[in-house]
Amino acid sequence: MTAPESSAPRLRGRPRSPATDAAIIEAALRLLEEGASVGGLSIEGIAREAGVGKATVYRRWPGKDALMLDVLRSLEEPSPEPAGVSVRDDLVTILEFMRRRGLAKRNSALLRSVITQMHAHKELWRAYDENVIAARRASLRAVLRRGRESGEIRADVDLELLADLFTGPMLARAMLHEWKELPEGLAERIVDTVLAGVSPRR
Amino acid sequence: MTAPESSAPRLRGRPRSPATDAAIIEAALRLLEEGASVGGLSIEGIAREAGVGKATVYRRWPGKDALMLDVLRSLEEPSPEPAGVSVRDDLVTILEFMRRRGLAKRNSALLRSVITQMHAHKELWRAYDENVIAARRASLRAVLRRGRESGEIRADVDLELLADLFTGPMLARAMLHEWKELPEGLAERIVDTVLAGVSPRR
DNA sequence: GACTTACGATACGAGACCGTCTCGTATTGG
DNA sequence: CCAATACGAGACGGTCTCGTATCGTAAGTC
Repeated sequence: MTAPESSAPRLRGRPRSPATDAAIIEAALRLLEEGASVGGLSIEGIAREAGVGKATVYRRWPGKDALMLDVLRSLEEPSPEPAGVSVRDDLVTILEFMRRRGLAKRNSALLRSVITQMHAHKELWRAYDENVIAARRASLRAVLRRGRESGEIRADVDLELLADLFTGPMLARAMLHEWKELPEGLAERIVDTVLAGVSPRR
Repeated sequence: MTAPESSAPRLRGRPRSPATDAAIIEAALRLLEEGASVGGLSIEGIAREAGVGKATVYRRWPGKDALMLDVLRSLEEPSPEPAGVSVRDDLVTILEFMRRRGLAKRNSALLRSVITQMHAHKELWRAYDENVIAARRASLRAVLRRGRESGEIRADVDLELLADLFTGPMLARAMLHEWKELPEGLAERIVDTVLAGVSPRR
């Protein structure tokens, strides 16, 4: 399942150990867990971590990319089984799955590695955070607070959550889809939809 | 403004060229624009791109991290000037600023570089997308469609946007705050808030 | 038992960057 | 003119990883 053994079952000689296959992939995951970025991983390092010769890795995969592909495949999950009764509950199920997945370190290794790479340059990120994000975040929070006082926004919603509610969709668009696809009216659509809610008004 | 020249204005000898300062930072930004990751940048490469000797770089900054810090500082922006009348319009202003910033390549260089690093491993990302994201996305879309047919969700909202509305906040939480902070009831809170909207029900 | 392949270890040459240093030249103040 | 510093270029020794090759040994098939 992990190594691409394909069609030729030559059964002469010593067979490749499946345990070694697993050890290599495990080692890669372990390194990712520990904060390595995908780009920072080296075959050499993985082999070392796995207690395996480099040649043993190269015997199975032609290069890092192919290996990473199998590492990702090893993370396939049973999927969240969305079947339910109320749409609301189904949505909760899906998001809850996302949340758990985020918490489970070894899963979502790729996305996590991207974020880790961010937090890896701690100083850098802090500077970026202070210079760019914090300012925007503060002004956003001010607007939200004002809206709450003026009655334009419900009082029972956490401001912190509220901020993510508005900025999150934009971020998701930028990250998961192509970066370019931030169409003209997007800001209005997000704001109005979040304000109004998506269940039908009475 | 860019290089930290501090307090000692020794005026003997040839002074450092501010143009060179700028050229180095420009080169770094150019490389980031072209898809290099922060981790992948090398002083050697930056100097080459800038048409500058390595020593000239090391004369100004002690290492890559310090240089990157100044590169970030060079991106500081006038901030979105949120002052407005209606909270709704202010929110649109802020999000619109985010959107434009996302489109302006050279700004948001850091965040962009993180994302670029993702898309850099095209094959890898595609695999990850197909294996992990697409499946979840499909089931999410199915639920949303079902909700729309059953009347639990308004019919006039784009399904694509809807999906981002639900998943975005979770992603924002994971990325911008610390990864661990995905508290227990978050999924329910997001779903219920997006469904109900944040403006007061009548 | 003979043959074949996998294995861990390690050597190898190639190449990228690192950070330091030294050229010869340019540009300033004294 | 002279001393001091900056400049582009690049040599230098060092580290790291690459992908290949070669050991002697282990583990299977015929």
